[in-house]
Amino acid sequence: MIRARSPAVTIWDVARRAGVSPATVSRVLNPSDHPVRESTRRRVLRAVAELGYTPNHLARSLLRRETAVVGLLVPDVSNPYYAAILRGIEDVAHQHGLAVMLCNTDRDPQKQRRYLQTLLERRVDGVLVAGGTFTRQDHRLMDRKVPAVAVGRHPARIPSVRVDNVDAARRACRHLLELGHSRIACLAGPEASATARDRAQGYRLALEEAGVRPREGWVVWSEFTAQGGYRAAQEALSRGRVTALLASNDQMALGALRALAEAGLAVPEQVSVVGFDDTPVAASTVPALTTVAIPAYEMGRHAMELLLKVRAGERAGDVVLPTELRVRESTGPPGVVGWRNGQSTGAKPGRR
Amino acid sequence: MIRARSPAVTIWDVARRAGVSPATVSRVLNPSDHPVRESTRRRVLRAVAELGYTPNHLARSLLRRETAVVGLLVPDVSNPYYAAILRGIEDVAHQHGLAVMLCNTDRDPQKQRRYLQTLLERRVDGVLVAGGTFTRQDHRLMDRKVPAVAVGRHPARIPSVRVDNVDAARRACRHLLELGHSRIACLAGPEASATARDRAQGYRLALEEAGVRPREGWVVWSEFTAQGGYRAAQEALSRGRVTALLASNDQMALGALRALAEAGLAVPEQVSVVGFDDTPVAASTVPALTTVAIPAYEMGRHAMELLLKVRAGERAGDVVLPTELRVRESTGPPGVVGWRNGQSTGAKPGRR
DNA sequence: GTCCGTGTGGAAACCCTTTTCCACAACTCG
DNA sequence: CGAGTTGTGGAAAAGGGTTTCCACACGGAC
Repeated sequence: MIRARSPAVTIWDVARRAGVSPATVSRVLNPSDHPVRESTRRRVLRAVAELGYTPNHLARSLLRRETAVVGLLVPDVSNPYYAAILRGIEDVAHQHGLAVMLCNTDRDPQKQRRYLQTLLERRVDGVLVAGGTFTRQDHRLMDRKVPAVAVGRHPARIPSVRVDNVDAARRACRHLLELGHSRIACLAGPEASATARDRAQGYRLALEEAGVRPREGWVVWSEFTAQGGYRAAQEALSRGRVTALLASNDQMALGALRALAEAGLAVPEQVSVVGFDDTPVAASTVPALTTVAIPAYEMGRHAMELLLKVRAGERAGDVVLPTELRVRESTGPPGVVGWRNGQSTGAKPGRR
Repeated sequence: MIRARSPAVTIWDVARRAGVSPATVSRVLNPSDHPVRESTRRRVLRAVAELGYTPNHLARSLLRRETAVVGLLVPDVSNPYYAAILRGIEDVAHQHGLAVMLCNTDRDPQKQRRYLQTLLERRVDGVLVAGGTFTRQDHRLMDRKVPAVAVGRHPARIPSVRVDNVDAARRACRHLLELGHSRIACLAGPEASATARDRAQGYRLALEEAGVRPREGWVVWSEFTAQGGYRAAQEALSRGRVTALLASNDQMALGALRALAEAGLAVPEQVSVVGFDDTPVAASTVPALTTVAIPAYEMGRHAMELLLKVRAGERAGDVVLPTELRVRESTGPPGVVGWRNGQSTGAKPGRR
């Protein structure tokens, strides 16, 4: 026997006060096809209000075997890309009365497994995985135990919402080629990241299609951060003359912009820069960044909707969302040299 | 009676397989002072492994009357400031075995109340409120029902973790004054935001202390976004000559930078700009932004720690964290004209 | 031989709801 | 007038654990 720690008011208290049974209270409080007399209903409702009764969702979950909670695994919410995905997920979840539990994995497989374990113990109705990788252990843990959906990745056996990164990068690179560039470097993310690899692959494809033989060392692997972009740009610049930089990420592009400024190279007059993701900052830099928009928020929404379908037992196929190249001010034709330091005029190419 | 939907394995299954009672299984699985024979313990553990048993946290929560979940109300996670707070909260929560439930209120009082209601129904162990305002209703809802901590705000009767925005803005403004500026405009956030008002107040105080009479129209209220900063800067510029802009926000500062570039004004040679928050982007813009660092991540950590204390019944006072002015490249003495377009040299003032 | 402490395990109550089944009254219908 | 319906409400069984008592077997002390 356990003594009450706090005088929590339960459905019994309401029942007693209204002079009915808990069953009736329950029937009044949630949709039920069992009829309840109008006068009784009112008595119950009054008792609820007077007592300030708050139903205990835990007990309901235990009985119904569903918690109306979904877990989300992300490497790091402070990354704006994942924050946008999270926002999309939460919006849809909230519409359907579901709550979202957040887990930051830091791409640490062990941390991820522990989180997965807790989510399972808490009997979440589904798991969303954005970024990071799935170990065999993780798969075993979840198999048949909880519906899952991947966002931005496509692991085996798990439905996913993603984007065609190869194609997106190819189109971005093609944009540079069409402007007349041929000496294009790729500031790629970490080689361990599938996203970074895909984007680098798209870059290579575009070059190949245009009959440009990619020079050794034009692909520089680095971090997905401004620092990483800064270092990668310096590295690329040191390896011979280039007229355009294709970054894997807006943050990297930002770092590249900085490296170019320090090297005294004008953007886009001497060097063009393309980013990736179209984070809010991209539109506000000087010059404004040409970038490939990845619909992170929409990906989040679709992922949650997909999860709902999977949970409902419907057949649900993968979703591939379109990307869009947003041409702004950081790209233009190569070799318009002589304009030192980008004194901007209306005649600036590549501008709207 | 309810039929099982899925063949969930329970503590009874484990008990049967190990030839013991559920009580013993429970004692093996969680810390208990009740002794269990070593051989029995091993039998139980083996049964657990063979059956792939996952304890049901819901049942435990129901009994123990604590869920090990905390709820977080934020206006919008995709705002990097709140994302950083969230990250801090989640890190500490995870260390203590707590999960975090996220709620985006969009500063909508009704949405906020509904979220609060669900959190209460789910019997969260605590609620963290970052940003947004607390209505009387909200207070009544939570009073004595769940421990709460506010982050970045200080509502009545709720312990909080925050920063002295008045002082921070005052110091930032003083920096400009010391550089020799006197024609300083304040690009403030929305007047409805207490944070924006505090920062504007600090600006006024600094001016007053320096004996500068603030000109009518030097405080421009706008949105906390790049767009808002852009418009506010244009507005300020149109109202007569100014040599420095104090923005309420890095995003606003970014917008201001853009407006200045379009007006052909060099930063910092002709106009200095100061931001607020020190979001990651601030260090990567060209020129790099002088800004007041707000320790959002640390605020999150402290808030969660404070909540743990409150929950444990300890006396816990408010926490006020220090801010720090980070001087970078966007500020310098006024009127050093002739240096067009910031060809950077080591002699540039205000640089490290 | 009785008494008592110790080590080990089980029985059962309890957490708070939801959801069958029943029960019973009041009608309707043949 | 007996037999079905309908409308309305209660009793009780889960759901899956944790914890408080008990119970029982030993071993040692007296």
